[in-house]
Amino acid sequence: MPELPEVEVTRMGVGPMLQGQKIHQINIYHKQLRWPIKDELKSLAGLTIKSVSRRAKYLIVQIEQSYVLLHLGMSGKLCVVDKSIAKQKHDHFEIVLTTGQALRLNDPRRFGAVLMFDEKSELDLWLAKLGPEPLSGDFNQQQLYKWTQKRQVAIKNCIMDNKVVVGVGNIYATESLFKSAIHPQTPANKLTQAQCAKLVDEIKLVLARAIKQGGTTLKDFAKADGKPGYFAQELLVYGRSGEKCKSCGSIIETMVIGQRASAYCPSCQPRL
DNA sequence: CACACAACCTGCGAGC
DNA sequence: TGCTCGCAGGTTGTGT
Repeated sequence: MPELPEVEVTRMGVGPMLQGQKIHQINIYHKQLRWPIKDELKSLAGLTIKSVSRRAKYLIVQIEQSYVLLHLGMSGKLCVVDKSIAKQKHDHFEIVLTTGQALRLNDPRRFGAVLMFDEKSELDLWLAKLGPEPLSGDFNQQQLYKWTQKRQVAIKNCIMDNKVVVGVGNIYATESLFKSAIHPQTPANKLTQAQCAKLVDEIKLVLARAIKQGGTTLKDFAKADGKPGYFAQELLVYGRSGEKCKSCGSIIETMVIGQRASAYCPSCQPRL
C-alpha cells in the first residue's frame, strides 16, 4: 500500500490525535512483523507523546527521550479508535492513551515494523542510510543526474532506490515516468540532464497531488478516519494494462522491471 | 560498489 | 462451490 503520500496522509490524520497525549498502555498482539516487536516498548506506558513526524515511509513517534518508528510495509494501516472498539483481525500493535483512545496498527501481510530507539543518536543512525526527501530541495536535477550517471539499471529501479530518493514506490514511479515521457527500462545513465529535470519535477508534482487527494487506495489503504484516498482515480498508467492511454489512445503495456510490474504507454514513452 | 534475486506474509481474483 | 495459481503498495539480506 503505502508509499510516501499514504504515510504522509496517515501522519496528518493521526498526529494531532496523539501529540501531547499521555500513554496509558501499550499492547503487542502479534510481535512477529518485519522484525520482532520488542517487549521493551511496554515500558513507555506513563510517558507523553511529544510529536509525530515522518521520514521516508517511516512514521516517527517521539515519546519523551525515546522514539518509536512505524513502517506500514505493503498492507499496513493505522487508525485511532476508542479503546472499547473490538480488536480487528490483523491488529498487531496498539498504543492506548489516557483519553481512552487507541492507535492501532493493522497489517495483514506483516511486512510492517515497529521499532524502538532509546536515544536520538540511535534513531539517526537508522535513518542515516536514507536518501533525500522527494519534496525537499535536496532532491533536484543535479542530485538525480549525478546518481543516474553512475548507474546502468533501469531508471525505474533507480528512482525506487532509497539511496537516490525516498518514498517513491511502484505506483508513483510508474506514474511519474509516464508524465515525464521516459520509458521505464531506459538505462539510468542514458538520461539527459533535461530528462532528469523533468523527472524530478513530475515526481514532486505527482506526490504532492496524491497527498492532496488523500493518497491512493487500491484495496487496503485507509486514512486515519477509515476513509479511502482518492488518487486512484487519477492514475494514468498504473494498473491500466490493456486499457487505452488517456493521452494518445495507444494500449498500455506491462513489463517486469526489477521484479515489479511496470505499466507504460509504448507511444508516449518510447524506447531510446 | 552495482546488481539480481529470494525471502518475509496474507488475501483476493481468475481459471479450472 | 472449492481448489490452485499468480499477483499485490516494501525492504533487507545474500551472493555474484
